[in-house]
Amino acid sequence: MAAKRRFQTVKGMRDLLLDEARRFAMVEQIARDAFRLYGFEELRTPLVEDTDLFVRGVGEGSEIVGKQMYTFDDKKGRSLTLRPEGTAPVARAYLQHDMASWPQPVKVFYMGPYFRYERPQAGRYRQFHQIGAEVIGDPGPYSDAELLAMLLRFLSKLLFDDLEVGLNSVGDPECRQRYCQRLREYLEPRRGELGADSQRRLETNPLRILDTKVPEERKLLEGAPRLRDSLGRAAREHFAVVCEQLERLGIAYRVDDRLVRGLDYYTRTVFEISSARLGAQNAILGGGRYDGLIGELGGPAVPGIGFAIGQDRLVELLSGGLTLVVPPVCVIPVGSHCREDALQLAEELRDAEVMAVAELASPRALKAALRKADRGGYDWIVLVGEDERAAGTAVLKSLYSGLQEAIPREGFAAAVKARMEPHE
RNA sequence: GUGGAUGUAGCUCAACCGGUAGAGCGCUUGAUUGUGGUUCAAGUGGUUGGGGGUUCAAGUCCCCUCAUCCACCCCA
Repeated sequence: MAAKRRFQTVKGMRDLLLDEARRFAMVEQIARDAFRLYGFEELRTPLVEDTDLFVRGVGEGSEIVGKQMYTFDDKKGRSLTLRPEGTAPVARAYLQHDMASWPQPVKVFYMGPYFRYERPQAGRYRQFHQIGAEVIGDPGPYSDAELLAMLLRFLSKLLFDDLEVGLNSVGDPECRQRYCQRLREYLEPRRGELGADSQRRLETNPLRILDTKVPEERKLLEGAPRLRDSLGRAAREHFAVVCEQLERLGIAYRVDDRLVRGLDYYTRTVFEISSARLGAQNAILGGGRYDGLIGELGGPAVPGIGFAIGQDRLVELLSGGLTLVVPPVCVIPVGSHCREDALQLAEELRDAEVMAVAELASPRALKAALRKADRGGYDWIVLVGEDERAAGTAVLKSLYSGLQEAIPREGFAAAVKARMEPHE
């Protein structure tokens, strides 16, 4: 009955083709290089974790845990979850491998797919990709600044220089509690002016009201108490040092009082970079400090800070049309019985590090093969037919000049390489 | 989870007021012997996303469903 239906990617997930796949790989390469420059090591964690890790790590009240997790039971009835974010698994690995016994702080980066069950839209997928890094074991503000410096160095390698860092401090849990109290007192009398979502958040998570998009609510918040006025002395000093160091490093940033993050574990420093070129889902990266997370997961009170870059969105900023990259050389047999010569020659070229494609499929007229090579965008073709085989040669032809030359099979690849040089 | 838009060939899109589905691009082949680009010709292409209904007749109207896109929400 459903026999006619063709298979396709499941909702919110996609294939990465051609240019897009190359851009993903390029971004990963640049990230690895940039992060290693700072002494970060790669950490690869499983795609699946114990559901409870996220419930406790990310927070029961968060949207992610509440509605967006891909959770299932395995055959033994264990509740497992496709990882929706990267920090909790890293924290788990830190504890599991007793990294507290390593030289501190532990600095790691990671990249890969993450999963959230949400309604897809521009820049939002159910399988998306993040590149992240974490510094675990240093409470100090200097690490905060260094992490931002690394982030901006990475982004500048991708030729983004017009991006601005939004920075804020959400303080320690006590500061936040104090502030939420004040915010409630301010908003409660004006409750009617808030939308349904914000009214609900008044109970669950008043901080989240700060980053509302509703114009009337934003207006209302202009007269609200400021988060920074509720910060305790330690948090305030920490934030001041972060700002000062960023200035010394020449990093432009904007303190954004309304910047709060969605995950429950953040403390003190939080930051975000977004792009106006991206539509509604415009955050390309977010991060912050999480001094309570490791403790929450049953470990010692070890502080941490990290970020996650939305790789899909980053690549979107780099995107143009899709193109096929074609090697410079196409080896064409003249007549199907010369296919073994073509195969042989192509391998010799590759031995010499010359990218080459051999036309090994069922035989076609030479004319058609040439047309195909030309349309395909090859710079050079190599021809082998009966005559060449008999003479112990192969023909190298430039599709630019149209000139061609019979080259002895002996030392063929080196000779081809030498003739290609002037074109590069 | 809520709302809006859109589904026709591999891709981009046509098809009037309901009347038996088209173009361009692509791909394949050919235009005399083993030589490309331009050109010309031919070929390949579709259960009009799927299902139901109205009608003599549905790509077109109605209902359901699925998918995609966009926004809310949330975040990367």
